[in-house]
Amino acid sequence: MAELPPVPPRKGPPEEVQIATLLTRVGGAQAAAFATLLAPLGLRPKQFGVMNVVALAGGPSQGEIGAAMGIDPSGLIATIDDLEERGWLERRRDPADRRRNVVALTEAGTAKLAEGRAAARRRAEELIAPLSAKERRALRDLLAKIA
Amino acid sequence: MAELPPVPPRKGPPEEVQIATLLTRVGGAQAAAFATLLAPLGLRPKQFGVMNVVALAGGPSQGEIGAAMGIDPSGLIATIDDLEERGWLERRRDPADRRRNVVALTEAGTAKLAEGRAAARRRAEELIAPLSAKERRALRDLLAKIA
DNA sequence: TATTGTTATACTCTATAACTATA
DNA sequence: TATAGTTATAGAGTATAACAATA
Repeated sequence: MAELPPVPPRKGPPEEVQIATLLTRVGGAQAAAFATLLAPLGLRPKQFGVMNVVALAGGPSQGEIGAAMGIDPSGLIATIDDLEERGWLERRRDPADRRRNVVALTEAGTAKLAEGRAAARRRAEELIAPLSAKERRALRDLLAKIA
Repeated sequence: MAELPPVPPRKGPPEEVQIATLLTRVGGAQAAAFATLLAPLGLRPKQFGVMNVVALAGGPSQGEIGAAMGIDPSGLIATIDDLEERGWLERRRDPADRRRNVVALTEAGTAKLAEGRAAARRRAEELIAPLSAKERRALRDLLAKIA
């Protein structure tokens, strides 16, 4: 008897590459769509990210914001400058360690962040609209597993 | 009887936002990890993308490459210049329409592309290592549904 | 000495408009 | 006049090194 081929003939790339490609593409499309929704609010994704981290961490230093976002703190200066000029957040010198700047949202910043989060939810709903409740749970769990 | 609350109290963001966030994060991490694997081959993701499109399309014009990658052709010039200088691809004036440049891989480019694809497969295997065969199929199908 | 924030520099990617050569 | 490629320019993001103030 002739041996069967160990793998059936394939037209495209192997399954793992398909998954990686889909992940990169869908992730990129999601980031771009979110940026588009954010733009009319006067926010870019990085700015929204900073405000979100500030809200979640509750008065972090600039170094802590950088650590949370996975970027060097030097790359945050211009962004924080801009958000501060627009009155959405404030730097306050930490009295206990005068090298540190504690960053906090203003009232206007808190309202703006809420707008951004609403945009994020609208876009997220749009993104997963094709999935059933069961499929959503499955996707979330699978993504969490490889995150 | 007292009414039950319509939704149970939640600690984090709603499920759809969790999924969107995970997708953006995992997609970004995947892109970054792939870029890191590509770097020692002397390739950046955009360069690999161009070579891959050229191989799949078989002699596309620069405009067609841009369309396939979703970017303006003017953003391809420097990349193609660089790949051409390193001898991995060639521009050939289309004799039928002398405005068009038909782009093709050289032999060295074909070999380099194969190296890049091998790197992509290694990284993809690493990415989905935590998943069973069944879970992989499920993830691929879910991603394809929202792509 | 070490750390925090800051400045300066350089490089990549993206977007846009204007130019050229061909059609 | 329309299209393919090119050039130039500007903006955002990222990475790195060096500096001042503070610890």
